[in-house]
Amino acid sequence: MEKVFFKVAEYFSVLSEPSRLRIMYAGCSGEKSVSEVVEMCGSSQANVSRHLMALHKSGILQRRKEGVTVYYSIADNATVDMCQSVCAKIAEGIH
Amino acid sequence: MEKVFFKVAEYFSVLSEPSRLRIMYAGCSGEKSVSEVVEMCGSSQANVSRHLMALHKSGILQRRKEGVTVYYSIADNATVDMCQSVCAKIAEGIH
DNA sequence: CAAATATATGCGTATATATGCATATATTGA
DNA sequence: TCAATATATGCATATATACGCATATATTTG
Repeated sequence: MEKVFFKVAEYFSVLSEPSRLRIMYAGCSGEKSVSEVVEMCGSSQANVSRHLMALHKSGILQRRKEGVTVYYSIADNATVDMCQSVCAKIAEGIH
Repeated sequence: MEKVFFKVAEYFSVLSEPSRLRIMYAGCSGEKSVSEVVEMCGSSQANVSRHLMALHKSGILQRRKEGVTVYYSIADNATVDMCQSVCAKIAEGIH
Protein backbone atom coordinates (compact mmCIF):
# COMPACT_ATOMS: atom_id res chain seq x y z
CA MET A 1 0.00 0.00 0.00
CA GLU A 2 1.95 2.95 -1.34
CA LYS A 3 -0.78 5.41 -0.40
CA VAL A 4 0.00 5.04 3.28
CA PHE A 5 3.20 7.04 2.87
CA PHE A 6 1.16 9.94 1.55
CA LYS A 7 -1.43 9.68 4.30
CA VAL A 8 1.19 9.58 7.02
CA ALA A 9 3.10 12.45 5.44
CA GLU A 10 -0.11 14.46 5.32
CA TYR A 11 -0.73 13.75 8.97
CA PHE A 12 2.74 14.88 10.05
CA SER A 13 2.43 17.86 7.75
CA VAL A 14 -0.46 19.18 9.84
CA LEU A 15 1.85 19.15 12.85
CA SER A 16 4.78 20.75 11.07
CA GLU A 17 3.73 24.37 11.58
CA PRO A 18 4.56 26.40 14.69
CA SER A 19 1.24 28.26 14.51
CA ARG A 20 -0.75 25.05 14.57
CA LEU A 21 1.34 23.66 17.43
CA ARG A 22 0.65 26.83 19.39
CA ILE A 23 -3.05 26.29 18.74
CA MET A 24 -2.76 22.68 19.87
CA TYR A 25 -1.07 23.86 23.03
CA ALA A 26 -3.90 26.32 23.67
CA GLY A 27 -6.36 23.47 23.24
CA CYS A 28 -4.63 21.38 25.89
CA SER A 29 -6.34 23.35 28.66
CA GLY A 30 -9.78 22.40 27.37
CA GLU A 31 -12.33 23.30 24.75
CA LYS A 32 -11.85 26.75 23.21
CA SER A 33 -13.79 29.01 20.87
CA VAL A 34 -12.06 30.44 17.81
CA SER A 35 -11.90 33.90 19.41
CA GLU A 36 -10.35 32.48 22.57
CA VAL A 37 -7.65 30.78 20.54
CA VAL A 38 -7.09 33.99 18.60
CA GLU A 39 -6.53 35.85 21.86
CA MET A 40 -4.28 33.15 23.28
CA CYS A 41 -2.14 32.78 20.19
CA GLY A 42 -1.96 36.36 18.97
CA SER A 43 -2.48 35.38 15.36
CA SER A 44 -5.16 36.77 13.04
CA GLN A 45 -8.71 35.45 13.15
CA ALA A 46 -8.51 34.29 9.54
CA ASN A 47 -5.40 32.26 10.11
CA VAL A 48 -6.55 30.72 13.35
CA SER A 49 -9.81 29.72 11.72
CA ARG A 50 -8.00 28.08 8.84
CA HIS A 51 -5.56 26.26 11.11
CA LEU A 52 -8.34 25.03 13.38
CA MET A 53 -10.17 23.76 10.34
CA ALA A 54 -7.07 21.94 9.13
CA LEU A 55 -6.60 20.31 12.52
CA HIS A 56 -10.25 19.35 12.50
CA LYS A 57 -10.19 17.88 9.01
CA SER A 58 -7.21 15.75 9.94
CA GLY A 59 -9.19 14.38 12.89
CA ILE A 60 -7.04 15.89 15.61
CA LEU A 61 -9.60 18.42 16.81
CA GLN A 62 -13.34 18.09 17.35
CA ARG A 63 -15.69 20.86 16.23
CA ARG A 64 -18.88 21.89 17.98
CA LYS A 65 -21.11 24.77 17.01
CA GLU A 66 -23.23 26.59 19.58
CA GLY A 67 -25.13 29.49 18.14
CA VAL A 68 -22.68 31.67 16.32
CA THR A 69 -19.75 30.36 18.30
CA VAL A 70 -17.62 27.39 17.24
CA TYR A 71 -15.77 25.38 19.84
CA TYR A 72 -12.78 23.19 19.10
CA SER A 73 -11.35 20.56 21.43
CA ILE A 74 -8.80 17.79 21.35
CA ALA A 75 -10.34 14.74 19.70
CA ASP A 76 -7.25 12.62 19.60
CA ASN A 77 -5.18 12.40 22.76
CA ALA A 78 -2.66 10.18 21.02
CA THR A 79 -1.59 13.15 18.94
CA VAL A 80 -1.13 15.34 22.00
CA ASP A 81 0.88 12.61 23.73
CA MET A 82 3.02 12.35 20.63
CA CYS A 83 3.67 16.09 20.58
CA GLN A 84 4.65 16.00 24.22
CA SER A 85 7.06 13.13 23.62
CA VAL A 86 8.70 15.08 20.83
CA CYS A 87 8.84 18.17 23.06
CA ALA A 88 10.57 16.14 25.75
CA LYS A 89 13.02 14.70 23.26
CA ILE A 90 13.88 18.16 21.99
CA ALA A 91 14.10 19.66 25.47
CA GLU A 92 16.68 16.95 26.23
CA GLY A 93 18.71 18.03 23.25
CA ILE A 94 18.73 21.64 24.44
CA HIS A 95 19.29 20.94 28.16
CA MET B 1 9.98 28.90 25.55
CA GLU B 2 8.48 29.92 22.24
CA LYS B 3 11.31 28.33 20.25
CA VAL B 4 10.11 24.85 21.09
CA PHE B 5 7.17 25.21 18.72
CA PHE B 6 9.58 25.86 15.89
CA LYS B 7 11.84 22.96 16.83
CA VAL B 8 8.94 20.53 17.07
CA ALA B 9 7.49 21.80 13.81
CA GLU B 10 10.85 21.31 12.16
CA TYR B 11 11.02 17.77 13.47
CA PHE B 12 7.56 16.85 12.15
CA SER B 13 8.40 18.59 8.91
CA VAL B 14 11.15 16.07 8.24
CA LEU B 15 8.54 13.32 8.47
CA SER B 16 5.98 15.07 6.32
CA GLU B 17 7.28 13.89 2.95
CA PRO B 18 6.32 10.58 1.34
CA SER B 19 9.79 10.15 -0.16
CA ARG B 20 11.47 10.44 3.24
CA LEU B 21 8.97 8.04 4.80
CA ARG B 22 9.72 5.53 2.07
CA ILE B 23 13.41 5.93 2.88
CA MET B 24 12.68 5.45 6.58
CA TYR B 25 10.78 2.29 5.74
CA ALA B 26 13.73 1.00 3.72
CA GLY B 27 15.95 1.66 6.70
CA CYS B 28 13.77 -0.43 9.00
CA SER B 29 15.34 -3.62 7.68
CA GLY B 30 18.80 -2.52 8.77
CA GLU B 31 21.69 -0.32 7.75
CA LYS B 32 21.71 0.66 4.07
CA SER B 33 24.07 2.40 1.71
CA VAL B 34 22.80 5.31 -0.38
CA SER B 35 22.79 3.18 -3.53
CA GLU B 36 20.81 0.47 -1.82
CA VAL B 37 18.19 2.98 -0.74
CA VAL B 38 18.12 4.41 -4.26
CA GLU B 39 17.40 0.97 -5.64
CA MET B 40 14.76 0.20 -3.00
CA CYS B 41 12.94 3.50 -3.36
CA GLY B 42 13.21 4.10 -7.09
CA SER B 43 14.03 7.77 -6.62
CA SER B 44 17.06 9.56 -8.06
CA GLN B 45 20.45 9.36 -6.37
CA ALA B 46 20.51 13.11 -5.82
CA ASN B 47 17.18 13.16 -4.06
CA VAL B 48 17.85 10.13 -1.92
CA SER B 49 21.16 11.61 -0.85
CA ARG B 50 19.54 14.88 0.12
CA HIS B 51 16.71 13.17 2.00
CA LEU B 52 19.10 10.91 3.86
CA MET B 53 21.13 13.95 4.82
CA ALA B 54 18.02 15.71 6.10
CA LEU B 55 17.04 12.69 8.18
CA HIS B 56 20.58 12.52 9.51
CA LYS B 57 20.77 16.21 10.40
CA SER B 58 17.52 15.92 12.33
CA GLY B 59 19.05 13.08 14.33
CA ILE B 60 16.76 10.34 13.06
CA LEU B 61 19.41 8.52 11.01
CA GLN B 62 23.02 7.70 11.81
CA ARG B 63 25.71 8.13 9.18
CA ARG B 64 28.77 5.97 8.77
CA LYS B 65 31.34 6.23 6.03
CA GLU B 66 33.32 3.22 4.89
CA GLY B 67 35.65 3.99 2.03
CA VAL B 68 33.58 5.62 -0.65
CA THR B 69 30.35 4.16 0.61
CA VAL B 70 28.09 5.90 3.12
CA TYR B 71 25.81 3.84 5.30
CA TYR B 72 22.73 5.20 7.03
CA SER B 73 20.84 3.47 9.82
CA ILE B 74 18.06 4.23 12.26
CA ALA B 75 19.49 6.22 15.16
CA ASP B 76 16.23 6.95 16.89
CA ASN B 77 13.86 4.05 17.37
CA ALA B 78 11.33 6.35 19.03
CA THR B 79 10.75 8.01 15.67
CA VAL B 80 10.17 4.68 13.94
CA ASP B 81 7.76 3.61 16.67
CA MET B 82 5.93 6.89 16.23
CA CYS B 83 5.64 6.39 12.48
CA GLN B 84 4.27 2.91 13.02
CA SER B 85 1.69 4.19 15.50
CA VAL B 86 0.54 6.76 12.98
CA CYS B 87 0.45 4.08 10.28
CA ALA B 88 -1.74 1.92 12.51
CA LYS B 89 -4.03 4.84 13.28
CA ILE B 90 -4.44 5.59 9.59
CA ALA B 91 -4.91 1.95 8.65
CA GLU B 92 -7.78 1.89 11.16
CA GLY B 93 -9.37 4.84 9.44
CA ILE B 94 -9.23 3.10 6.06
CA HIS B 95 -10.37 -0.42 7.11
C1' DC C 1 -35.33 43.83 8.68
C1' DA C 2 -30.96 46.08 10.23
C1' DA C 3 -26.91 45.95 12.99
C1' DA C 4 -23.54 43.55 15.51
C1' DT C 5 -20.81 39.61 16.38
C1' DA C 6 -18.36 35.15 15.29
C1' DT C 7 -16.48 32.39 11.94
C1' DA C 8 -15.10 30.94 7.29
C1' DT C 9 -13.22 31.74 2.74
C1' DG C 10 -11.57 33.80 -1.87
C1' DC C 11 -7.54 35.98 -3.75
C1' DG C 12 -2.88 37.63 -4.36
C1' DT C 13 1.79 37.23 -2.73
C1' DA C 14 5.86 35.75 -0.51
C1' DT C 15 8.39 31.90 1.03
C1' DA C 16 9.78 27.11 1.44
C1' DT C 17 11.10 23.02 -0.66
C1' DA C 18 11.07 18.71 -3.72
C1' DT C 19 12.89 17.49 -7.94
C1' DG C 20 15.75 17.11 -12.30
C1' DC C 21 20.00 18.06 -14.28
C1' DA C 22 24.63 18.81 -14.27
C1' DT C 23 28.68 18.78 -11.74
C1' DA C 24 31.79 18.68 -7.70
C1' DT C 25 34.14 15.77 -4.28
C1' DA C 26 36.16 11.70 -2.41
C1' DT C 27 37.97 7.06 -2.56
C1' DT C 28 39.70 2.96 -4.73
C1' DG C 29 42.23 0.39 -8.09
C1' DA C 30 44.91 -0.19 -12.37
C1' DT D 1 48.22 9.77 -12.39
C1' DC D 2 43.96 8.36 -14.65
C1' DA D 3 39.57 6.05 -14.68
C1' DA D 4 35.72 4.31 -12.30
C1' DT D 5 32.51 4.41 -8.65
C1' DA D 6 29.77 6.45 -4.73
C1' DT D 7 28.02 10.37 -2.74
C1' DA D 8 27.00 15.29 -2.21
C1' DT D 9 25.69 19.79 -3.92
C1' DG D 10 24.73 24.12 -6.87
C1' DC D 11 21.15 25.93 -9.73
C1' DA D 12 16.69 26.57 -11.96
C1' DT D 13 11.92 25.48 -11.72
C1' DA D 14 7.51 23.88 -10.31
C1' DT D 15 4.47 23.28 -6.55
C1' DA D 16 2.61 23.87 -1.94
C1' DT D 17 1.14 26.81 1.56
C1' DA D 18 1.09 30.50 5.33
C1' DC D 19 -0.30 34.97 5.67
C1' DG D 20 -2.68 39.60 5.05
C1' DC D 21 -6.62 41.68 3.36
C1' DA D 22 -11.16 41.97 2.18
C1' DT D 23 -15.43 39.86 2.18
C1' DA D 24 -18.95 36.20 2.61
C1' DT D 25 -21.90 33.53 5.75
C1' DA D 26 -24.45 32.58 9.84
C1' DT D 27 -26.59 33.77 14.18
C1' DT D 28 -28.40 36.73 17.64
C1' DT D 29 -30.51 40.99 19.19
C1' DG D 30 -32.89 45.35 18.82
